[in-house]
Amino acid sequence: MIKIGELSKVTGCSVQTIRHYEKEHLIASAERSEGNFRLYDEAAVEQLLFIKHCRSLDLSVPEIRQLLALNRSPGAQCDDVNRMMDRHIEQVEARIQELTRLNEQLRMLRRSCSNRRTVEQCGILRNLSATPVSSG
Amino acid sequence: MIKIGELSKVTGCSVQTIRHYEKEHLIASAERSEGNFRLYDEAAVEQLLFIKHCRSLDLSVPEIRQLLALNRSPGAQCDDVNRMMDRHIEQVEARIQELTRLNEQLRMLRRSCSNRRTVEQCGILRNLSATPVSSG
DNA sequence: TATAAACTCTATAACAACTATAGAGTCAAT
DNA sequence: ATTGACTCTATAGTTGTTATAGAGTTTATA
Ligand SMILES: [Zn+2]
Ligand SMILES: [Zn+2]
Ligand SMILES: [Zn+2]
Ligand SMILES: [Zn+2]
Repeated sequence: MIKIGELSKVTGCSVQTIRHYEKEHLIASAERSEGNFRLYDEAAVEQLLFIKHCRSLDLSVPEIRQLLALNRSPGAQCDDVNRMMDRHIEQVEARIQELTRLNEQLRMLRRSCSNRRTVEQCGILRNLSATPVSSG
Repeated sequence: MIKIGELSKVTGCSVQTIRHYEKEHLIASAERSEGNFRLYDEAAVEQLLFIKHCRSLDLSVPEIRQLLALNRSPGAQCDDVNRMMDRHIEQVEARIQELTRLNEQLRMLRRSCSNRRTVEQCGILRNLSATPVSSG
């Protein structure tokens, strides 16, 4: 049994994050020592790593909660997992497209000012004052 | 002089957002009518549209505050504007790269489950349980 | 003139996923 | 006995909004 500081080191999650996950019921309430310190076993390490892996893929806490619930019903069909992943992938791709458009506009804007101009003649500020291109 | 609801319609910013910008000192405190309603003129419309344009480019509130301050000192050099824009563009591009890597991993993960499997044999859940690929 | 609808006001909480802080308690070593 | 490292709870801050409650104002209608 390890304490929260060690769990933090082993998993790379901060101590506060671990306590936060407990409060959010992503991980079960830990056993306590006589002095009221949280105690964790190997299974807790595994579960926290699972959560960390999910978070590194930008899966949200509710999504992870759903995955954990499915993990607990091994006989169920995979359809729910797959639907969630598809939706999540869609959202990531939409965000990439959005940022890509944004990036083009920013570069265009940036080109409108050469260094050593004064603010008064600045193309960036002038363009920002003009009506934005519709982005819908 | 128009009231906040009309300013909201004209600019496309919500009423709460306008009040929020005032609290954050992005726009000046509006004049008030006898009944304590905020009153705006054409200049306020212009400034709010400027802010909206900036936000549509994901510029942060502090960044916009800096741009507005520069706008008020027309004799200054543009270097600060340019540095900020360069930094901002860098961050947007970094985020695009990050999401692109993420997307590849998500698609790989998604391929590891064909429909109609049970959760027990699910490649997605199994792979999420395994140690994540290092992404540094 | 009474009243209702539509608008506005302030203050406060929620969102997401943490991060940071304060103040107190626990434990191991000197 | 006391230091230092660790842990505990509770609370607030982050970012840019959005949503709500409860009260006041203005405009239109009966
Ligand atoms: Zn998602
Ligand atoms: Zn310039
Ligand atoms: Zn920025
Ligand atoms: Zn599956």
